[in-house]
Amino acid sequence: MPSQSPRQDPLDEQAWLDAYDPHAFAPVAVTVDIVALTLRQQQLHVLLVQRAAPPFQGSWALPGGFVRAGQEDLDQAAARELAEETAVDTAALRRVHLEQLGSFGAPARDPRMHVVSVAYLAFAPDLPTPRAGTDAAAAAWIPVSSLEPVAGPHRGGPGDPSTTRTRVDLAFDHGALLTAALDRARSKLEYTPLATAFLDREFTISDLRAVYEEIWGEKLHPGNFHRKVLSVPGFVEGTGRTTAHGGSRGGPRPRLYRRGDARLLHPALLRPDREEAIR
Amino acid sequence: MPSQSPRQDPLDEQAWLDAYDPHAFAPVAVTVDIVALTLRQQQLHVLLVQRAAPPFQGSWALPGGFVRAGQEDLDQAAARELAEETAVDTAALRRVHLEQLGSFGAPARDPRMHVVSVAYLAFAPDLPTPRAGTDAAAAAWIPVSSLEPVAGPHRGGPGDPSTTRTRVDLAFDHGALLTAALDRARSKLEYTPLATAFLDREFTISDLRAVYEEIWGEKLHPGNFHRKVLSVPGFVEGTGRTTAHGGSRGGPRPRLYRRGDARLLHPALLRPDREEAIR
DNA sequence: TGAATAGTGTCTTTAAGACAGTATGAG
DNA sequence: CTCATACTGTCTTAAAGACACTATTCA
Repeated sequence: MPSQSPRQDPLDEQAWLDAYDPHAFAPVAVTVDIVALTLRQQQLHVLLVQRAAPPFQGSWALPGGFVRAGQEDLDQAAARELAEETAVDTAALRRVHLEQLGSFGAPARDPRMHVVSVAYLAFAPDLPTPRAGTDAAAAAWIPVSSLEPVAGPHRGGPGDPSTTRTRVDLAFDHGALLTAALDRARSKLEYTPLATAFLDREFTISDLRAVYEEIWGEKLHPGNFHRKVLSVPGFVEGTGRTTAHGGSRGGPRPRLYRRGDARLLHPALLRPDREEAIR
Repeated sequence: MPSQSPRQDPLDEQAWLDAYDPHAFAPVAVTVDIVALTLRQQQLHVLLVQRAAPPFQGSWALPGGFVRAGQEDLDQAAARELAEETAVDTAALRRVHLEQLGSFGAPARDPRMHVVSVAYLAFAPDLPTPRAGTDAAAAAWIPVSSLEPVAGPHRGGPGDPSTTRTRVDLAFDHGALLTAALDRARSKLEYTPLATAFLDREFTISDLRAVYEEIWGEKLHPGNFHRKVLSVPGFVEGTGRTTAHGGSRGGPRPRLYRRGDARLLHPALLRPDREEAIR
């Protein structure tokens, strides 16, 4: 990377560092924004905040905020912002899967200045209703179905224009971030056991199947899914117990499972259809 | 994201924006750094520059530089930096695959100030030897084998400590960026046709196999690989022609292929072994 | 001619999917 | 009792891998 003023005296690096002025560059701000997904009543929801201040005052936006310079790395900033804008305490946060999604840095994506946003993706079990943070008029879990284009989840990859706009427009380019997050989430379910991150510590195979069905947006074959999940080493491990009662519409009491120790699924649980390669 | 001073007059957004001072925040700088990979004489090489100025003066580092505030998005910045630090003209750049890898933002990764680096991954066909850019004493394609830990490519994922350090230490945290890039490259070969990005426009199946073997670090079965590549729809398309001569050690003249129009491989070309799930 | 390579055929094993069948428990 | 559900069994098909074989070209 270029230095502020190249070709300094090579022996006097410390003096050079002392004289370095961090304000000399045209500033680019760095934020983290979090796409936190959860399932409530079998429906996929995303955590949104209503902006209390300009720009986009009153609009819904992803929770996030500026990285504290010199104080935290990006993962820490994302965890901090997620905790600040939700009623999530540190204990509950440990149950949340948080991973970096990608960075977005179009010069005009924020009208104030050039802001690079490092987007994070979070998978959470059903969490309490959030309270509004310091800069939000409100914070809520919003059904993704009220934001996604009618096209539905199968159609189109990241480049498909039909999936790049949301129905209820979010602030900034947060609609694009959400689209990217959903794409990533759908494909993460294929080759990782992260579907379990949406569930309580103990769950049934049907619970797990419901996660896949909701996020992929299609029904799966119960019998084949059941066998497949149990055949992948390390995906789930049995507890030896069952639920106290059968389902609301009858049936035997399903067995309870915990997440196994696999971090990747082998073989993967590939999505059906996808009519051959997406070109 | 939080605003500079929340709870402004909601009706006067434009005035608020005019009064906005981009220098008010503790500054975080944003750079792009590029892990450009190519094959030279069947060996994987990475583009490195030797730093002409502090910090890390004299060390090898990934090419990169500061994002020009307000002037370019991240992809453009990466393409610009790659072009600046190589002898690559715009025409050749179109043959290079460039994708975002991820962002790195530990507060102390740069001694000057808090710098968030957006890392990019580039796959290039054999390009000319680069010239040194403005801030580099030298620029060169360096064999990845001289930087990677002895462990070899199979062992360990991103979290394995044996792969997180490089033998020849790079400046900043660029060793970690390289490790992440190699992981990404290895897995991208599985489910995308990007191996072709390392080859000329026309290539043989053996050329393609050599890409996989070098990047995955293991020999593949020639017959099965051949059939597999031809069976994946849209991976390659025949030209109807063959090379002018057979191999240096004999054999029939292999047929020539071009890249097909698939953007994902279905079914994927999974890496062998990987002894079940990586836990 | 000998050796290495391109390309194809075939067999085995594994996995995915379609479908059927049995047992369980709620209403 | 009825019906949805939890699971299991079985068959078909697709794909991966092991292996063998032929044809072609360079040395």
